[in-house]
Amino acid sequence: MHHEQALEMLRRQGHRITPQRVLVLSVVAESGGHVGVDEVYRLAREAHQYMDLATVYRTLRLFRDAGVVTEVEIDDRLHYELTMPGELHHHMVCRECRGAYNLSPHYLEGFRETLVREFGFVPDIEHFSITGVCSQCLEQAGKGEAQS
Amino acid sequence: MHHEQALEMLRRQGHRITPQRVLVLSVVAESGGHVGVDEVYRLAREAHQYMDLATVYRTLRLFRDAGVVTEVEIDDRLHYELTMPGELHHHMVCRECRGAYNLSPHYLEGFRETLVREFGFVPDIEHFSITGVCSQCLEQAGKGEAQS
DNA sequence: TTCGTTGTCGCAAGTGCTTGCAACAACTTA
DNA sequence: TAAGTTGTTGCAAGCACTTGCGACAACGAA
Repeated sequence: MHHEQALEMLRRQGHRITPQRVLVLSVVAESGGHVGVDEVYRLAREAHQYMDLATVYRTLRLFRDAGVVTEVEIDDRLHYELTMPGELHHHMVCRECRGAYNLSPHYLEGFRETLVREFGFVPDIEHFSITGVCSQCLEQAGKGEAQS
Repeated sequence: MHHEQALEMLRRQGHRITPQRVLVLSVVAESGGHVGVDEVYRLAREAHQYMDLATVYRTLRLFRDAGVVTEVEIDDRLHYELTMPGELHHHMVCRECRGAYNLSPHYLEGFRETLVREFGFVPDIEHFSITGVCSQCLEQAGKGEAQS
């Protein structure tokens, strides 16, 4: 998704296009991966002196609700990335190295269907992420504790 | 799990048994279901004037790490319940009515195995909980919006 | 282009939870 | 049972994030 498309989406949903929103959007877009809120704030502030932290939080949440960005919780802190339509994915977050790995929705479909069928419970899996330990960290932990 | 067992578990793990810990434990035990931190604080404070909120948080976290209580996140706030060995379960939390429904670990095993097999990623599912909408709230929402 | 409406912003206070630190008390050891 | 060690507590400050509010500015209407 490009800036123009995202701005058009916001406009169509009745939101106003402000310099702050354009700025936050470009910061997230240019970062490439998952950006933390504080980093968005820092970068945005460099370009727009009066950028407020509350505005960053509000803007990112608006973007999330509008479907423009995707929210990922890493280590209890919120991170954001541009939503790529058609490339929806979830995240596996390693609690050791804090790395976030993409997970295809395919792996959650079965689980989701089971909950709906068995309990009539419709889980929110759009922003699903699960914590754990990645293979690399497991391997390193194995080496370190091999003799202990 | 009874108070005595839980206290013995803590003692065996090298933790000291303080009046505050006994108090927090009994508050959680007597509540029956999932108690919020503020409720634990309020009830504990009635019995022990100098109970501090920070102590409640630290104590509940200690209990969780010691396996004495289970932590459930409901609406971005932490709740706790006594851990019942042999009755381990996860939670489905309804974002409409804030209700928490138990979910047998059985429903997560397949998902867990897939992540391990495909990615070598070992997810933390001990305290797994997933947000969504329960069948009752879905039904009510359906009625309300049927004609709109 | 100007005006009016109303969504948005910056600020400051608030919320839920965590943490550093000095005083204190639970348990151990003698 | 008394003293020493060291884990715990209460307090206050801190952190990530949210919210109430008055001033402001984006955008449609005139």
